[in-house]
Amino acid sequence: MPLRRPTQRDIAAATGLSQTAVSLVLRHGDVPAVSADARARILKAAQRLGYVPNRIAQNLQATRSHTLACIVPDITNPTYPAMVRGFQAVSQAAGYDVMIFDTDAQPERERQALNWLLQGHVDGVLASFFHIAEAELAGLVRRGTALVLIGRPARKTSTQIDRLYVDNAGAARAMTQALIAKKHRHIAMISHPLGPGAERCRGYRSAMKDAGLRTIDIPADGFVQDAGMRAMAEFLAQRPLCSAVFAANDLLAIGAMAAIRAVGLRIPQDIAVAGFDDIPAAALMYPALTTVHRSEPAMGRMAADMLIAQLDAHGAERPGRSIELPYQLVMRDSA
Amino acid sequence: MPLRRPTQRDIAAATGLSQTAVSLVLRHGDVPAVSADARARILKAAQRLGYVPNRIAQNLQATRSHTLACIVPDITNPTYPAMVRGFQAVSQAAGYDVMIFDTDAQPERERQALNWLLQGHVDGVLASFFHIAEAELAGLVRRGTALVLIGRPARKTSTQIDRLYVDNAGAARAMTQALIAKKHRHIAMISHPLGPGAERCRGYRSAMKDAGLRTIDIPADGFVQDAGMRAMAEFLAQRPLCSAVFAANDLLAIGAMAAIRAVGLRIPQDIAVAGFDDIPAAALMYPALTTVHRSEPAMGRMAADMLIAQLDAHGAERPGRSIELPYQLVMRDSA
DNA sequence: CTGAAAGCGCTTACAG
DNA sequence: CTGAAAGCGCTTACAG
Repeated sequence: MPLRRPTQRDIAAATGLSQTAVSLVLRHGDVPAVSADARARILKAAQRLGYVPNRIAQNLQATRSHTLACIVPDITNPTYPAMVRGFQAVSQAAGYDVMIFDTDAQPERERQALNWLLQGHVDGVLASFFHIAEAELAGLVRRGTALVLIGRPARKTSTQIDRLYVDNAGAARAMTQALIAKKHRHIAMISHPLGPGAERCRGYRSAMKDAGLRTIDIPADGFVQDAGMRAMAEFLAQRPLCSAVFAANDLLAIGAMAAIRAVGLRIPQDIAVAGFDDIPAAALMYPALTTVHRSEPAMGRMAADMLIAQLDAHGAERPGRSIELPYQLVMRDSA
Repeated sequence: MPLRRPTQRDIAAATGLSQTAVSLVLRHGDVPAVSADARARILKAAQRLGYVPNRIAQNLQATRSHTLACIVPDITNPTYPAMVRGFQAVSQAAGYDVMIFDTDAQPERERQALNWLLQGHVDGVLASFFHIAEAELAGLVRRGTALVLIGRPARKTSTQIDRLYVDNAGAARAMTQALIAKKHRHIAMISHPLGPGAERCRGYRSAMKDAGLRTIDIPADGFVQDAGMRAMAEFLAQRPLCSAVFAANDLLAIGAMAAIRAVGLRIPQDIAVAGFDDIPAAALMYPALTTVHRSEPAMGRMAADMLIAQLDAHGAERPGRSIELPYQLVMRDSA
């Protein structure tokens, strides 16, 4: 046992034919340039040696990696695996492998991801960056890497990058208005400034302002459950006037629910809670979490379609499409 | 804008030096074989052209991909992202990229994953297969791919594959005994025959048998929430005698809880529920789910360590280690 | 100090 | 029908 992959040269040596003939047969099967006899011998030897083409070599030759990447801030946030699933389904059906890169929403890890992309590992990438600015992506685009960005609509129409987003501000505004309609007057927002946090806060503020209500900001230091729990606990310790809390995502909301319960308050009677994302756990909480639903799998599928379209166009056209995806308010028992 | 990556040849052309010199400087920096002046010109040109080495070419040359893979049955089951995180942390710190492959627990998708591995994309792989038999992995091992399997202890000590597992049967047995200790006599088990399901059922059966109790099997057609809900609903429709349900994983348990509530029964007063995995949602359910905890991130980290050790040993030693990881029963309110 | 050469494993023109 | 040749972008001996 050679502990080495058999190559076309090995097959050529075994059959006494040229490596060219081996490549031709293995790649194109019944090719007129090789006799039926030679072909049979090649296929038999390939079978016997357990030959599988080295994809890395094929990729180098093709100057394409046949791989797409998905860059996400936190794969343990259930909203992302759902998206990844949809992305993989479409990508793999189209013959692309998928790599997932988790940045932990850290600036240096996002830089690392960007550098990794520049190294040519992938033909295209679906990215959700929290720190990397658009200008930094110019180099990537310039060398022909297909790119779809998640989560922020284009600032200027001039940019050449495809985008996929939900109206975070609009959705947050709608949810805030729904809370106001339920007679809440003291509505706080737990959020984190990064990623979609800013836009969601903006929507909340705009709804509060329109209703003549005062905003109450509860800053969290991340988008995870623990951050929500800590932020809410600290807030509650000040014995504030607050009948509802809107969290910038479901994990924060779930953490906040734990903090509320920990001080003996009831949800929604004492404090109502709403989240954002509609992760699977949201419907299963007690009380079930009111939240904003998006179709993450559809987002992933659409992103893959856009990347493949870009690659099929061979960089010929690069329209910089910005596609807005729908959302729905899901009013459950927590608010 | 060339829509093509700059290569070492481009830098050589720009500086009038040889491609060899460019490679030497870019790879080794201050190398005696190149003059300080030449080196400066090369670095400047590389900077100006935005040169980043093509990792695919480097990998072909090195006959190593510097990539590890994680093959999981369902990335949307929160138990796997937790493991992936630990795996990535160690892998990336050691200079390996990580690819994630989701098989959806389908036989054909697992075959696809195996074939993909054979194509040489990765140096090592952490795999959780439900269908692929060990014998089918021989080819992979023979060509030097490092391998760590999750979830099944070695049948024979002779196999040459590293393994990482928890004592599924023992844990299920312990949980069943805990339910029996709580005076439950009619304990059903919801499970699925694949993956860890069989072992967990075995533990359940052994505990029931020892206690002189009759087993009650509720077959599910997968390890997801919906499957748990359907299976439990169907079971409840028969108005069975049953005071506790043990589910082979948390997603099944959560689905079962929904089905129990749907027919107006209370948890745990009418039917107690226990799960397996301790996904983050388990602690947040109402009532909080009693379950079996494992440290998934530690499992991922350890797997990465084992793969890297195998690769560092250059296939010299391949001990076929089987490492058992600890588990803990987490008794919460649902049982 | 410098560059021509061979090679990683493949593909695809190009001569015979 | 068949094989020698060039090339994908790199690295590393090997001559000068």
